[in-house]
Amino acid sequence: MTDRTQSPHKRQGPRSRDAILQAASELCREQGYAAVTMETIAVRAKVGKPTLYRWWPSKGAVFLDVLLEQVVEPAVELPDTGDIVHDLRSWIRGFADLFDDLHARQLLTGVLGAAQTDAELATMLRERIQRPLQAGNRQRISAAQVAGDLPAMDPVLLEELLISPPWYRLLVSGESFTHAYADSLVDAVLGHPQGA
Amino acid sequence: MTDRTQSPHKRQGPRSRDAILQAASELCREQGYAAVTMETIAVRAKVGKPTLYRWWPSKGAVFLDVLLEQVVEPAVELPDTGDIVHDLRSWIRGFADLFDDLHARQLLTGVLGAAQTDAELATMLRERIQRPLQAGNRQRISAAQVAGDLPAMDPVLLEELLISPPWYRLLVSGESFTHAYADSLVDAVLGHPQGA
Amino acid sequence: MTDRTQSPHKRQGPRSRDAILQAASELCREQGYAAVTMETIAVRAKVGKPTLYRWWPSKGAVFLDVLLEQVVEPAVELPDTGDIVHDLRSWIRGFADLFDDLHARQLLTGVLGAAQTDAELATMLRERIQRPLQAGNRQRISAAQVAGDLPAMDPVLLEELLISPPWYRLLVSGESFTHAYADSLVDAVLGHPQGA
Amino acid sequence: MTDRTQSPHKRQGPRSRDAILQAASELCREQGYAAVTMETIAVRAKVGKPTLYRWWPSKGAVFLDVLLEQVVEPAVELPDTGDIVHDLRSWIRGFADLFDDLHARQLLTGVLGAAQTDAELATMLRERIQRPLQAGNRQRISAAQVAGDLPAMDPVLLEELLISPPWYRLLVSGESFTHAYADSLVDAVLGHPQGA
DNA sequence: GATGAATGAGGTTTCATTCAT
DNA sequence: CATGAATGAAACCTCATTCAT
Repeated sequence: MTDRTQSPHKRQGPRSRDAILQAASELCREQGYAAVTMETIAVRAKVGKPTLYRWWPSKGAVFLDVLLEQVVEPAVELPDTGDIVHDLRSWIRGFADLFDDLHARQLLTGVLGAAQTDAELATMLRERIQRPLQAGNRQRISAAQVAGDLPAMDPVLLEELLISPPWYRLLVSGESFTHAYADSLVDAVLGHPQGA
Repeated sequence: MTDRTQSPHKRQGPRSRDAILQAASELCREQGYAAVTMETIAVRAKVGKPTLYRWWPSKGAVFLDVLLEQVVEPAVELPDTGDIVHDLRSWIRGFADLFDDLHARQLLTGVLGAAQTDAELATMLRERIQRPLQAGNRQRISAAQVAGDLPAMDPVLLEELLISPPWYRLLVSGESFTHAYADSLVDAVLGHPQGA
Repeated sequence: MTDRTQSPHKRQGPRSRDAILQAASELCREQGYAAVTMETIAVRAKVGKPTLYRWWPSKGAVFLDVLLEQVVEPAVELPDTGDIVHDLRSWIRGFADLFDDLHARQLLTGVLGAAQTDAELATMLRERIQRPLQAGNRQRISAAQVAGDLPAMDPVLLEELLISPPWYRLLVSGESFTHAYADSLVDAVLGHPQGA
Repeated sequence: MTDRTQSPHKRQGPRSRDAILQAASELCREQGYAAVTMETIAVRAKVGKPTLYRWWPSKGAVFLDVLLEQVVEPAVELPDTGDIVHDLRSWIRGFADLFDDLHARQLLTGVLGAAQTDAELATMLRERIQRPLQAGNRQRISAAQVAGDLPAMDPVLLEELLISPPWYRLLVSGESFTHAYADSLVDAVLGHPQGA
């Protein structure tokens, strides 16, 4: 039996993990996602490039970690106040806030964009972000439907009707996703009167 | 009588445009979007790299043309049979067909992915695909709402509730988008009974 | 008998021959020989590039004409005052003057440099510059030797002992070729006392 | 005991230096100096172009190294047998041998030609070939003059009278430089009877 | 584990050269 | 003859990736 005395929260990682993620984040903020290279990250973090490659297979993977620590963990979970409609509204409005922040938007579009042609990154993305969030959300929605707080409908579809438009605007149409639009979306999907 | 509206000395594209788009398409089919480079396109099409760069600013721009000619023009317009509900259902089902085709999916995710970090490509994409389609669709939807054939709702929102989920699945969640799912989506959004 | 009514001095050439040579000369003066391209010459002279290529096979050939008209014809012939020693001294000193002029030096090193790897240019150079000058000079030297005004020695060697050092300094060693050095050279070769 | 004066991590050249110089030399022999490009050298040596550019600023610089290793080091030094007149004669005759070898001639005219419009190359050429040879030669000549073995004359001029004509013929007049001509040159400059 | 030194694929550009009018 | 438009060889460079220590 292997003795894994590593702290459970620190997966694995180089000594300078924080310096590296910090460097990547700063550079992205300063120059934009596309302009950041493994090279510049290594220089800024004062590590050799092989160190980067030992721990992350690609620039996208580095930024996936940045994304997780700086954006997703603090901001993307469905809140739980007891009022599911209110929670869903807050959650969708949260995307408007998120997308309104240039840095978060750069990280999101950068990593999502890279994942389109990088199967490994896509997998990491789904396992570490998508799956955990989705599971919890569907659970909450199902329960609320049983309680009669949400319309009876395939919970997968219900979640997707809410979550798709913001992503569509971010990744496809480029239109901005505002609180107002979030509200009409939630109203339309949950069947509440738009003017109420 | 030949219509030669070209002014003399005004050519408006590379001699080998078709060979280039053909080469790009073939290579994408053979090796996947990510593996194709401007270099390999040039070699396959038997042109110099400068010719590519003279006419297209990036690999993404080449594939945008491939996409337009091979995928969008033949397959992405909202049909018009007179029955708007039927048309919308066909249209959304069309995305399922489209995404089911590996080549089309590669082109779509490749170009969309690149557009996330390439503002110029994003603009081209919106002006040449998004805008023309969207304008027509909203028009059709508004007219049908006036005629009482579609629920009263912001037509922009209505269109987006239908169009977002397929793109979300393609670009974000990675789940497959089937005819069955397309149908429940259309039913849910247009308020028709799922079993009807 | 063919009627060649062309003026004997204007070989053949495009209408804009002078504008082209002028442009080439100016650009060389402004930016240095290496920086001038057929492209910039064409632009400055306001002609199409094919016009250049119709009349000159290469940039070196254009500058060969510039060289002939601007440098060689005015400045490189052995003068004839009746005093051969004086004439040879003036001639060799003339190279010092020539090499002292940056523009002339650029033209000379540029064309000579190009001729090292361009056999066609080398041939033109020899037929149009070297041969005519050399023939006259050897003639003069031989006559002077008969008259006892120059040391008895192979006239070819005598000419070469005088003419080689300036070119050696220009093309090989890079050292400057001055009037003083020209004088000691002439003194040494013609056997006159250096201090006389 | 191995002398490994290299500090660790300090490599001072490309791994494939020899392969590169070898490739350049072969290509020059096969196709002529002008036809060789950095591209073809890279392909033949099986290295990337950046490797070439990292270590040599230009094609001329690569060939300068070829020249040094294959031509100059084996063949261009003033020999030292104790008899200075004999040594100088051998030395000048050596140029005839050198220029008689097509490959050596291509390397020499190629590099010298390029140096005419490439100041950096010209500097390298002077520092790595010219200067070392010249210094030794002038030294030898001065010493021999003191010993009365050579005519009293500025040693710089004496050396140049001997060395210039071969270069003049190689680079300017294109005439061939033979042993016979080398001999008359040495005889004329050193004042020995031509028939002795 | 970490790093400095190399490496090479491929992007991008310049400019000589050629077509088509 | 002349030209605007197009072409491609090859230069040059950035940066992901890999050695060798």
